[in-house]
Amino acid sequence: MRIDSFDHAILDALQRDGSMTNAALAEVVNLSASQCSRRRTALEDAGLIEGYSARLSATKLGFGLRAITRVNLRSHGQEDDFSQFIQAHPQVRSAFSVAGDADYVLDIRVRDLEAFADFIHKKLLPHPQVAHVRSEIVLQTLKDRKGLDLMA
Amino acid sequence: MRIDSFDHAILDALQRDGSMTNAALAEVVNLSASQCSRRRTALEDAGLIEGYSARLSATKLGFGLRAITRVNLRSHGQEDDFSQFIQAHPQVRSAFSVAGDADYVLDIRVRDLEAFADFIHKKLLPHPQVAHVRSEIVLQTLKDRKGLDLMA
DNA sequence: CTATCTATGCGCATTTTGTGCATCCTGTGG
DNA sequence: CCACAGGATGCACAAAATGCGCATAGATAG
Repeated sequence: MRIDSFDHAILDALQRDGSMTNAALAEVVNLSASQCSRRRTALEDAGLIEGYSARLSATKLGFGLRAITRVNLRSHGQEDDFSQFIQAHPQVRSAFSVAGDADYVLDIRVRDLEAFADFIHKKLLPHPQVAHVRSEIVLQTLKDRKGLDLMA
Repeated sequence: MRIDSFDHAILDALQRDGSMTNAALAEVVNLSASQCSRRRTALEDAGLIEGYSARLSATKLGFGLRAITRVNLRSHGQEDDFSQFIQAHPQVRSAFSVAGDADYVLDIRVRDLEAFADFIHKKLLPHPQVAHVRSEIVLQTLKDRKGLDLMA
């Protein structure tokens, strides 16, 4: 599929506000509403738009603590086990296997410090595969772009 | 605002699929469509729903490389300057000031390794405030929950 | 038990969507 | 230079979705 500057603008606009009406989209990108509709479904069908989500307020819902945690595993054969652990625990919002000092980086979201300590000491550290854990607790979010900057 | 189990279910559903119709929502949460509409706008007005976004395919758009980078600053008086730097660079998707080994953690998204090296060596390291940078390059995303797990 | 106040469902007017169709570009071959 | 094919675009309209008024059900307090 070919993406021109119109599609580009549509992607950018919808990323910022996914509830935009085709008419509103039309104003922004200078096309008719119908054409925006067509292009939009094309972008969806092509998989460039994976879907739409409501952004929820983490703080208002009581998820006050966020931490970036690096994990090193003991052996390097049974990662499946650790992966299952991650999937099973909703406190782990995102998880990446990485190249660097650590083996994994986890994005953890919990209610408060107590819940965090609980998770680290009673769940993560006791896991047989886990060798070493280092955390950075988020004090302030300076930037949190949901989605991609298409200009980058 | 009081949030009951209906709101809970609505938030959860909309987080997964923000383009759900009120009728579809109604089926999931066992309410009428009109009531879903009312509750939805209430949740939006209360700020529990911050907005809606289209999720774009990072890979299909050519953002192949992701890295989690920890940054230490030299002094601790002029953070404003570094914050401006972060805001100005779209390669930095998210940025957090943290308590831990590092002062900041950045979530970086770029096209490829070359763009990454470029950013680190030509942009980040030359910044006068930056003392030390350590990166973990993401090999695989094991989990990437957009949004919150309301059960956690 | 009753009065009150909120939550809910139904119906309908308004808005939004998306498709058919005619027109308009764009580039290609004569 | 012109004719033509293919796609992109806008307009119009039918189908769908939204959201508000209104009457009722359910909960709560006295």
